[in-house]
Amino acid sequence: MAARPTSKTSESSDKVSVICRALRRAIIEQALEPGAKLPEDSLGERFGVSRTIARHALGQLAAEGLVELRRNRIAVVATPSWQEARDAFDIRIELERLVVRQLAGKLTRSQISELNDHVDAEDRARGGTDAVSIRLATEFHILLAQMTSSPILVRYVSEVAYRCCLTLSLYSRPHSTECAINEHRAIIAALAKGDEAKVMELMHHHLDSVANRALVAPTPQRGRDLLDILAPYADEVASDRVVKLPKVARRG
Amino acid sequence: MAARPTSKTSESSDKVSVICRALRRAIIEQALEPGAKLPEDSLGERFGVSRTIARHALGQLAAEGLVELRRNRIAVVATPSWQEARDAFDIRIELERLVVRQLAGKLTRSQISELNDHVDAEDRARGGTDAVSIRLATEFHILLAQMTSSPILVRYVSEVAYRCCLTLSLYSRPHSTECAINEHRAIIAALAKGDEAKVMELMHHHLDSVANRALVAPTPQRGRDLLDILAPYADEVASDRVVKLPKVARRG
DNA sequence: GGACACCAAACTGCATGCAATTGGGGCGCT
DNA sequence: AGCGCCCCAATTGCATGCAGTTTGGTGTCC
Repeated sequence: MAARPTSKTSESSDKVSVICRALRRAIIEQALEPGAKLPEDSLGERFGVSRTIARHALGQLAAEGLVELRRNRIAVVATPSWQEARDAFDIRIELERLVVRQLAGKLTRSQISELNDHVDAEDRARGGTDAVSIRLATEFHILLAQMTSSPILVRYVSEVAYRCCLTLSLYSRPHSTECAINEHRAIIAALAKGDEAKVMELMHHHLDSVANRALVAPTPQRGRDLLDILAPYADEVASDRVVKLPKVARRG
Repeated sequence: MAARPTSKTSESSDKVSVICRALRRAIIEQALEPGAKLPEDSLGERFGVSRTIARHALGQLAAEGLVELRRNRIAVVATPSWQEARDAFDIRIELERLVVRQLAGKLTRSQISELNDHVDAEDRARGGTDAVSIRLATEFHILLAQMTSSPILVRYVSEVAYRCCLTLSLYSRPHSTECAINEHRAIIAALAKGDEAKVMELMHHHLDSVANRALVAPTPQRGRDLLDILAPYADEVASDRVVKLPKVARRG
């Protein structure tokens, strides 16, 4: 069980996949903030590939929900609404409960120490930037998913975790990672002990509290982009051409 | 709540999306069986687009797990292993429990009749081919997901449901759809009544029984492709070039 | 000064073309 | 016949080129 053959779907060494990985990482480390523009040319130039490839990569990331693709317009890093963020966390909770349910009592000794090592790394990174802490915390969950050896589960947990990462950069306040780390340790302990119900409850509580700390309130104000907020209203005048908004001072 | 603005991620009318939809449907209706080859040229020619577009579409479907992309080789319709199929169903159960939990007691009268209409259509289709019955049954679940108005949930439920469809064509026996339809009706009733726990249990049982009827046994023999079975063994000699398999009589 | 029309630059949508890789059939050898 | 080898058609990987759309800036008129 420890080693099924590596997934056929696993990202090979295509140029496309390389770019996807790079962009994904840039996004979750908030080097690219939500709303950041991603012109095909620039990406191509930056990564030394043609626009075709950059375009393809953007397509993949759009399928994962990390970037938003509008016809004839520049692609941008996705800007999930507050509700979408909440939905993502709800899904994530169910998926990760499934992960730990499958894993409880089934981890090898080496897997457990791998997990502990990872949390140690999280601990050491506490002095660094928030971005790195967030990435490591996310990778802990992905590491867990990988231990199920279920490619599908890995893919979904990864995707939804990345999306949650994205929302963190939108709606979260400075955010202390300490308790999260302790919760990670508790989860490992419960997994090792094999207490299925307990670990599911721990994971549920862990993610729920992260979500609640992050998604402080349905503050439409912090939704970063005025136009998004206005979109639903614009819908009601859909029949005619929407009035052009006056130029607005953009923060940032 | 009934009508959030339609998702920004929703598939527009790109040529790529058109092809994706067409292929997806062909796959779940088993017009394209698992393992079927999907050369870029042929697709392009068939749909009147260039290879670039066909390629891009294949990329999207690969991201959804419906097709398998091997470097420098012809893409094929995915052939999930028995274990992957089981994993897909497990995930699906959790996701759809979430769906009905969110929906219980929150459906409008018109939504309920929409659901009933759909099941009526399933009923009428009972005389037709299995493929259509399966598609309709799947679409019932997707319809439910759509009523949550959560784009993310819709996407994941759709994807995983399609994947389950795919496995049905691999591992399922003739398969009577009757009880499934009754279960659909029961779910609608419980949703309307607003009995959250009951409807979650119904959905769980429904999907579980579908899975159990479909995934009859971990029969590696029926895994359709001898080469897949041998793949893990080949992994162990990864350092050197894998021995070429002698030509083997291919069924079908 | 502000609104509108227009135009050029930027960018995407897509097709085509070329190099590289694969797999399968034919050929010779044993 | 059986086995291995080589070569070519089939196919993918990728870049480039062209046409159509959007953007943002400028000039003009009120």
